[in-house]
Amino acid sequence: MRIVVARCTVDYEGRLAAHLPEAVRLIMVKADGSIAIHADGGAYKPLNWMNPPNTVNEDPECWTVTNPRGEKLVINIAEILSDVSHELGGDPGLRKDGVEAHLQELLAADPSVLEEGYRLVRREYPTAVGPVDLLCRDAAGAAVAVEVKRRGETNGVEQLSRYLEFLNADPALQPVQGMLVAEEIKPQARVLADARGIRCKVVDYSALRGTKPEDLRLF
Amino acid sequence: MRIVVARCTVDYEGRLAAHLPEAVRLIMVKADGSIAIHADGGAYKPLNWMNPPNTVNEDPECWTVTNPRGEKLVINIAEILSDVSHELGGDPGLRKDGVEAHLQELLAADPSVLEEGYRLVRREYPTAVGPVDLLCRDAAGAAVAVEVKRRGETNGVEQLSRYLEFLNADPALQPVQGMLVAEEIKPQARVLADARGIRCKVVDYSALRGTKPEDLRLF
DNA sequence: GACTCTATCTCGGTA
DNA sequence: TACCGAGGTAGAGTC
Repeated sequence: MRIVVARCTVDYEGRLAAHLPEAVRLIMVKADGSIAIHADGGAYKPLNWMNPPNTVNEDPECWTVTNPRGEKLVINIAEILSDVSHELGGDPGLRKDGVEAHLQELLAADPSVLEEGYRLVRREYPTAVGPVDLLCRDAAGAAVAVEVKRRGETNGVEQLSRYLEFLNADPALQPVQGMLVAEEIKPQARVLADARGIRCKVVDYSALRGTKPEDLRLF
Repeated sequence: MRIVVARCTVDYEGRLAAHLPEAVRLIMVKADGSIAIHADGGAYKPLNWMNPPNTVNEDPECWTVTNPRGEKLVINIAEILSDVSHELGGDPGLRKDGVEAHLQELLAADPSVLEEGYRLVRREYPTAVGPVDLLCRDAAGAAVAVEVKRRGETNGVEQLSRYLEFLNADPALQPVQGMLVAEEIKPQARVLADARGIRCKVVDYSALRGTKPEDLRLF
């Protein structure tokens, strides 16, 4: 990884066009060829960047970075204040716990948590507008489409509505009920779900996880 | 801006839980208090980060970063390889051209690009569920609600559907047609739009811009 | 402050 | 490879 601090202007042409007037900034060049230009603020997002793979043509006063997608970044360097490199080596990577996928896993393993008698038909049940998280049958044998979210928002209701629209066109399934499952459901999502006849179910990830065997835990 | 290169492990507890095994990484501390931990690859996104405002408790071997939202980042430092600071100063900021707003501007200036005979009624036409990008009348005088996107996805179709639902409740307008306009329209969005009776129209920003007067260009 | 929507989103999974 | 959905989305604008 190479870290350059320089007074520079930057121009990007690609998915849009963008320009940075002259100022002192940090230029980060990673081993995989990605380039990011940072100001001293604005959280982790750089002002400008190029994703790999890149080709860099480095003149003393002008770096021209291009990639196969036809994007181009031009850095005009007025003054270099620092230029150092470090060998970082590979990274073992990040391990996450508590995302939607884990919640979906737990619910697929035991859908009766959602309601007594629920049985799983399939995870990621396909429709023309995308896969439903869980397709279940209730105790009476009726189909239920389940959308799993970490946080239930109107988005999730819309998504589930789309699926139901298409699932209910299938004579083998209809009528299909909808159920939005999340650790937390926003009031607006609840109102919309009610209006659409979709049920809401709040679950607790850590509680579910506590009742499950060790092999579903990451750490 | 402070740049530390160190062999470290990192643990985050907050909106989820995440863990990084020991490796050499770059830690970027910005003037606004944001912290980002980078590996030597993976585009511009850091492995782990904390957005401001943060409180940092810096022991030699363990940094504890907390914020008011109850998130916590713990960096255990095994070895510091480099630790430097640079004064960057403020940044004049980025100027962009080619985002959705510009596309909307061009189409508002000449809606006949969408279809022969289209006239603009209003930009950002208000409804109870938010403003429609463009409200037009076609050659026959019928109302058309236009949603403008850079990339047309199912989201955009949902958004337009909501507007149409409310617009069609207005006797002065109904019946209102829907049109999704974008530089690129995804297959799923097309399927959904068809199912809802919404038309799709692909436009080219740079071509439109080329036919427009100078004053709509930023640089 | 909460809500809404855009984004050069990034990233991972999958067909 | 392209498409699709999740994200600790971040960030900007509006109310």
